[in-house]
Amino acid sequence: MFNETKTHEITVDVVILTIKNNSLQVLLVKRTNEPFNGKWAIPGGYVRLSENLDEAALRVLKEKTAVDNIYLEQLYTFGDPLRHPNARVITCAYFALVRSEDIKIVSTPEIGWHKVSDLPALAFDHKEIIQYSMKRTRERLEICPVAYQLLSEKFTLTEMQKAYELIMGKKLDKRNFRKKALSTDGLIELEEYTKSSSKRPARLYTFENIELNSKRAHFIKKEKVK
Amino acid sequence: MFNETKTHEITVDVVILTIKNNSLQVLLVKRTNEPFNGKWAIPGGYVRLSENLDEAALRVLKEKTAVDNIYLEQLYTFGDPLRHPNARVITCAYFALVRSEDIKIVSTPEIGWHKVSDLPALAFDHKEIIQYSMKRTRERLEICPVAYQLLSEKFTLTEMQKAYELIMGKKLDKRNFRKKALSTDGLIELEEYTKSSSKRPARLYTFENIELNSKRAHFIKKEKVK
DNA sequence: ATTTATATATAAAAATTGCATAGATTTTAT
DNA sequence: ATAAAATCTATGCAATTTTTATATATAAAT
Repeated sequence: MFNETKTHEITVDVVILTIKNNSLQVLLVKRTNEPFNGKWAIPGGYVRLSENLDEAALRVLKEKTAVDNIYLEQLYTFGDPLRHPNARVITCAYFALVRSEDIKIVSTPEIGWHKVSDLPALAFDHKEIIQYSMKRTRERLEICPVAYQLLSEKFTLTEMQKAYELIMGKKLDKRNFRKKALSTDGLIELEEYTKSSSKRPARLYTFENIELNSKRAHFIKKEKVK
Repeated sequence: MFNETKTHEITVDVVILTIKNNSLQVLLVKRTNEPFNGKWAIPGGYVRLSENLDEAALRVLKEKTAVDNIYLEQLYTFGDPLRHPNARVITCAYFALVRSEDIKIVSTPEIGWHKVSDLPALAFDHKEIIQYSMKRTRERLEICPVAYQLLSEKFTLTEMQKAYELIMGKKLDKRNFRKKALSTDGLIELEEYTKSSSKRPARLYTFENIELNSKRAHFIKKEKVK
């Protein structure tokens, strides 16, 4: 099937997740050449010889968005020989959690946010990659509060709960959620309140600044400090 | 630094872990050519164009050992440009948990088991890969009893506890361990006892046969069944 | 006054932790 | 040959912590 004189190509693809309009969304790019011309795909690109995989993923992320200090983690490497119809392309997939407010995308029709729950036809195995990124995000959420990566710098507990509910795909009890959230290491209660349009103002919270560019591969389960 | 006409090469490397002589051990191969000639390395090889990454890892595993129905999971992809001194080699690392009794290795001096706690000088970034495989094994152990992959088909609870203690790197309370172990889904109590040399015979247990060759990437946290 | 979102407490159930003694068999001593 | 000692197996309970379930008052906008 394969001529062994062909060589592997290696790419990175980045699942960029955010919360927008009360739903989980993923950034997709419309392909403008074959294969899968016209189909949507997650942003990706070839790994350069001079960069490591994290750097390649960050570069791809920055080509599409203007973000900094982002949660970016290697997800999985997909290497099925038939995943690309014309070539042997192995892709190292990453996923990023970003604040939609932080993001400036070049707003051509060829790039845009799509609800994870309502994806268009996707190129390659990108649907599988997105689904796996959701699973990994849920796993991460069970051991540490990465959801704040999706929220504004200052957020209400209700917003945080919404983020959890969107990721976990189920409703959570408000009182229990608040109790647990308030005991989270790193959560800072501000003396500020929403003064927005709505009803009773809600207290704002923030997260202490954690250096995100440390080794994500060696992701540490936070020990509870008593 | 890099001439962009060079191309990437892609390999798989497999951390093969077992319990032997009351310690966690990893299978290493002594390199017989440059670079790192004479240093120890985890088994690996180039990914063929016709195989996917899981298949490549399994092939490498089977070249070194004669095993079947093994726990094998993709670990992480390492792609630092300088990880190989002469070439640009990206490696997709896997880890396997095997029963030492199941393994027949070609017993030349160039291949053998080494205590994870006392590794020789290793080639490339293989020390980091082994350390990360240990971390992943601990994480897996927290959500499901993969340790039985390291035990004989029939084992005592004391042996199982030893395996947990070796992986977690700490002593566990015997009574609490037994209570938890006995509530583990899939554990089967046998009507057999050790008749070995030692003192009071211990009851033997086994694990129900789980199909291990299903999608390990999409590793499922076992829900407790009540 | 009504509406709407924020905010809060408690009791029950479940899970985890810490801890001590008796039983079965082999080994050793007399 | 018998008894005593040693060694490993096996087991229960109370205290603590965590999780779960549930209902009402408060603050601001309309």
